[in-house]
Amino acid sequence: MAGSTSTRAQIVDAANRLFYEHGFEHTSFAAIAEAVGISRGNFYHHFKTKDEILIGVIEARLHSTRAMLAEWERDEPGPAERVRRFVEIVITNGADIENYGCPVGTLTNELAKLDHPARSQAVAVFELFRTWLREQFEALGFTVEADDLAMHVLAFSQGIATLSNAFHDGEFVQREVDRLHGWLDERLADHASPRSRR
Amino acid sequence: MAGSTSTRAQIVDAANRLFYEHGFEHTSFAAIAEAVGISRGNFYHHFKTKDEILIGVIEARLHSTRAMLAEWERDEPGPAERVRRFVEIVITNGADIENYGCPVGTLTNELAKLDHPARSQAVAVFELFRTWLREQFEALGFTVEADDLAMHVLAFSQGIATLSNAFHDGEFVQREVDRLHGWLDERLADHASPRSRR
DNA sequence: GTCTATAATCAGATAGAC
DNA sequence: GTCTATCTGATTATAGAC
Repeated sequence: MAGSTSTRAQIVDAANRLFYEHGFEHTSFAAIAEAVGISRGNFYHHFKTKDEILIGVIEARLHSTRAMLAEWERDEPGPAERVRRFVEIVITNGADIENYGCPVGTLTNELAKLDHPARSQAVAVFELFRTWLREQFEALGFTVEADDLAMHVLAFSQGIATLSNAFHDGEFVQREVDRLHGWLDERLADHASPRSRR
Repeated sequence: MAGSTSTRAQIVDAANRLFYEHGFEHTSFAAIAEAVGISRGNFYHHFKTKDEILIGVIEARLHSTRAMLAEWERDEPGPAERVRRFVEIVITNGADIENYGCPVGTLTNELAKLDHPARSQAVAVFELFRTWLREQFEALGFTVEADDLAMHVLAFSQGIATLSNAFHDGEFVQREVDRLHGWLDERLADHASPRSRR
């Protein structure tokens, strides 16, 4: 059982990486099998179809995302610091994002174009971030605006990721991250003594 | 010759649409041939390889983008209005973007993941927008900041497109577009009487 | 649980008739 | 310039031995 789980986990792990780097459709069973070091035949003992691997990969991403958000909550003292931690992802994962874009955004779009049934599950990873960010803004005292602010931070990050992938420009990423931090400063200041909404 | 050119144009047109809606790799010759109403064999009289069609599609996009930007320059009196016209694309093409994302961003990312030689040509479409936006900001009196502002507008739009595709939320798109217009207002006001940089 | 061998399908690409 | 017929290779998926 332990060996079986391990092989399954290795397959999901390799598929996760390959789906990210080369796309879901372009990644063949042979490539995953080679990465894990097993035969193609053995493969089907663990997953009957390619779609099943995709489901497994998305579930693994949901799991690791939840773990990461929980870690941020432990590490960072307050909600503002947690949002800033999120904003920094595009720098923390800068090299991967330059090469392959955001794993969430790019998979979601690929599945949308394939009209794939797992699309909604890929969107669920986005929803994890969205809800978590909304909760941070709520903890900062925002009520009706919290989801709007969460979506803005999410959208901003996606835009940075897409252009980082297109232009491979680390300075651009840093500038935009600084800009987003500045925007956050203003929202927090506005909320402390509100004058106008943006 | 007229018939030949027409068939070639029809192939590029159909491929352009299908590459956008279903992705480059997922689109088969059979699908393009069916869309145009010709046989697969005839296909190869016009394009020897699938990559050649991709080049043709990207060239068509470069051409139509240049035409669109030129049209905006004719239609809109000043550079500020032109930038706003760009910002509005995510609403003008709202339905397509909800379903398939931004054609430029999604193709660029797909080609990056495929490590495809035509990637740089896909990025050239981005560069067209970037340069054009930069020129508008330069016309508005910005000098060293012009490219930074252009990239910000571009990134913002990409972020909106990605989340529009993920969440299918038209109200979110409108809110973010309003926010970007607001940001532009501030930049223009700041530039007229500068106090701080953002 | 893992392997080799192989079936079934579909893709891109070619040859040659009209 | 367009067609039908076909080739070649890759991919998903299965069968069955160890």
